[in-house]
Amino acid sequence: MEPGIVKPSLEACAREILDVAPLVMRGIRNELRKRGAKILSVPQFRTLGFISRHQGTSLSEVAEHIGLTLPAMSTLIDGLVARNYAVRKIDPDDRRRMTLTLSDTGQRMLQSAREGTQAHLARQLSKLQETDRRTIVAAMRILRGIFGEVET
Amino acid sequence: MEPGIVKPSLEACAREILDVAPLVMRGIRNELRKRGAKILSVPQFRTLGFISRHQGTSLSEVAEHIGLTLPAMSTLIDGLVARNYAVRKIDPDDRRRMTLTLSDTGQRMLQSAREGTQAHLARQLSKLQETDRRTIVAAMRILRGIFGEVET
DNA sequence: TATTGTTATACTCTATAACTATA
DNA sequence: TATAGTTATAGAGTATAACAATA
Repeated sequence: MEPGIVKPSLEACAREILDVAPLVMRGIRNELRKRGAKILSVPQFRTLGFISRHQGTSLSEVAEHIGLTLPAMSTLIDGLVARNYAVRKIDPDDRRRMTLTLSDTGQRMLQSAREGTQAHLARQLSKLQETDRRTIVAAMRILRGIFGEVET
Repeated sequence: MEPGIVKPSLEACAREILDVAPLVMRGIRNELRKRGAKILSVPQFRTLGFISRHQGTSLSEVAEHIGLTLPAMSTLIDGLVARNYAVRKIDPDDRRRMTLTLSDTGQRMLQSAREGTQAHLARQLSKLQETDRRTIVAAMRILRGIFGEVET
């Protein structure tokens, strides 16, 4: 595309990401599924996390930050509400808006899934040298800059 | 879990991966979807790639390497066969076995999806410094060691 | 009996289009 | 009219359980 800019490692880098990202996701997904029996999908997990950090957020905000369309998020939230992990209420100040919070159950579920998955991941990472972990953290930050919004 | 082994950067590292991996996947998925109009999902893309590298492979082999269950892969292949991207034949030497190959259409489709997606990714990565790309490649290799089989 | 696949069933993910309710 | 959500629809992803065919 841009002649002269393309260096060999560019394509190689893209290729590596294309190859490895799915593997990592599969690992995370499987682990999440094992934790306490098919509790949460990855998007549900991330959504609970976001709501937990932003109690009272709206559907649009969650959708925006997680990266789903509104209808997709609406459905996803349906599932969380049905299992009583999240609470969906109409905002009295603007009755079009839905206010989202975690239930106590949801909070516990998130906690447990997060601890389990993160601990499992940490255990795998503990085999690595400190330098390798630093490399990974550095790479994740770079990738976040490219692919991500802040999502805090 | 293992007192004394856990260093601060361990949990941080796990957390980073947990945060960033989904973002990267979303980027890849969206791009793949844009390419030539909703052609291929990520697993389909990966499956075509594997078959391309292993013409005549069996269903079990693909499932194993891509990381899906047999029924899931069977269904996925149904889709590829229906769109004439892949050809599924009974192996005459062992009639239980299904032999998988790419059709010409599939080969072209794979080529185009791969080029498009990889090029797009490469374009995003071209904004980075050489060192950053090196960091990413290094991290991907480390992660592949943890999460992946070879899948060549 | 063991292996290779497929079918049946059941969720979730995710998008687009069309709609409702509120502002 | 513009905004926030929901419903309808549709296809893919994915698992488990039960089954059929072949070795």
